[in-house]
Amino acid sequence: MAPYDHIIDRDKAEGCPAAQPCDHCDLGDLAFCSGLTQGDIRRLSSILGQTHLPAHDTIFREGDPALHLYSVGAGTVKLYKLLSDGRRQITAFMFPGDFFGLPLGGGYAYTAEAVTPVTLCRFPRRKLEGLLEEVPTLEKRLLKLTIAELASAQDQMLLLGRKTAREKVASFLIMLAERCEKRGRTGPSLPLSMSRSDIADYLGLTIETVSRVLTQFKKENIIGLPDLGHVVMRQPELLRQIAEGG
Amino acid sequence: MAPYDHIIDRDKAEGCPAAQPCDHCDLGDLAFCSGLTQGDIRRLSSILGQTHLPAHDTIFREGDPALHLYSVGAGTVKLYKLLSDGRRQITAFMFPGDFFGLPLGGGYAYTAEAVTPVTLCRFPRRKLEGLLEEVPTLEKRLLKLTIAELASAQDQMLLLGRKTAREKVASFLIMLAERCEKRGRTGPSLPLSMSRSDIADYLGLTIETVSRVLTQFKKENIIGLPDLGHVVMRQPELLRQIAEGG
DNA sequence: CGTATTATTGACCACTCTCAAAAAACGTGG
DNA sequence: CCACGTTTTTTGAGAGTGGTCAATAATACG
Repeated sequence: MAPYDHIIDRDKAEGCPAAQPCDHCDLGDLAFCSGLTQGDIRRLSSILGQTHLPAHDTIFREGDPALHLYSVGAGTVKLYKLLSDGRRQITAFMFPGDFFGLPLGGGYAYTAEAVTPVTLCRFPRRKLEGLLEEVPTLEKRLLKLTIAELASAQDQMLLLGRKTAREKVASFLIMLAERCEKRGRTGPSLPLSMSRSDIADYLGLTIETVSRVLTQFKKENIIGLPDLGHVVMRQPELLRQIAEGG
Repeated sequence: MAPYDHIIDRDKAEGCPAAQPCDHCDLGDLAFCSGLTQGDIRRLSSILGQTHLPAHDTIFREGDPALHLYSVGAGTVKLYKLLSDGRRQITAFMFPGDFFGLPLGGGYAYTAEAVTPVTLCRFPRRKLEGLLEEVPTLEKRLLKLTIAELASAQDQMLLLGRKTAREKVASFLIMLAERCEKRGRTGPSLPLSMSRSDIADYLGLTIETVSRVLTQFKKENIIGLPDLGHVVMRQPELLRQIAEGG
């Protein structure tokens, strides 16, 4: 209910050392502030606050006045929309380096919730908007990230509207693997930080169907499921083929 | 195959008169160039070309190098993605004032096709990017429109993943009515410019299901279908209720 | 270690899809 | 303007994918 308890305010932060683009996270090119000059990063640092939240905490709700923008430092966040009767659609999982919280007409268009314990960079919206005026590179980066977000939303529409349950689950696993790779974590074993219920609400399926498809993949030796928190990619190429409707 | 035959190059246009924001279209606040100063509009005009295309012409294809951005002056455009076996998902219909063609890494992320005969403003990407440097208002508007586009993509994900056929069709009709209203066309009769097949591919349904739901709505006196190109909203409130899952 | 939560598995069902045919709308040329 | 063929839409019957409901198993947690 009070998700801002853990905020460490960095309003008086002293900026970043030379090696890392920003000392708040070690994400390299993935970071929100990637590509900025030292000076610009310093200015960005001067307005941000860092937050730590436990799993399942709500960061903001759909319709709340959009006072902050966020970027993920560590952990996983889910964004979702609800129908009045409780049906839920998760529109995106956010991983380290992703940003979220762009408002539509002053309010958030979706609810954001921590899937795992998370570290967030929190930018006051007004201050960030002021900074955008002065740092055009930052606005460019924001636009670029928003375009990328839009493109992946379009991919997800194709998935939701036209793929079978099998194809949906395969696509999800491929997406997870790619996101993991991008963060430098290679190897066949992937952490599966979200529940079956979250996967189902992301893919437009029920938890039963997700479970059935996963065990089917396991029986076909396409994946391994050592425990609830991990997937082992045994035949990633086959999985990719299934995902594309082969 | 050669969709650029109709281009009227405006590279030597002389700018806009005072009354209209831009003399290429009469869209008022809806227009892409809305909110710009006369001088900025003149600069924008100097790089744009105007295109007229007949219905069913392809504007660009997924994967094509993104050389231009477009904004709709008149008519309807559909954006879609395909699976290898031909399954199609229409991610958006674009109406007057909407812009499209933002590239992801140099190429278009989707195919764009004229639904009706259309008038388009065409902005060379390189020149527009140059202009963005000089006109920060333009970049702001681009970001704002992209955020709005992302928000409606998220609505569509909720629709595709969690709504029933009845709710989907109702939502679609409500969306059409709202888009029509925004353009100043009020009244219960709406033009239905797209085919059943397009509606189906937009809603993640088959044409048969779309047809069945529409006739069902007609039997329940929620809508009227005077001809294939029009819908009459008889009980818009009931329709809205159905759309939200009531 | 016991309880609550989450995931799996099974049986059954329904919504939507598929396939097929009829009807309507459209386009074309005489 | 009408007859013709083509395309699109509607309607129908049947089937299948994924959903619902329920029970069991596994996991997490105090």
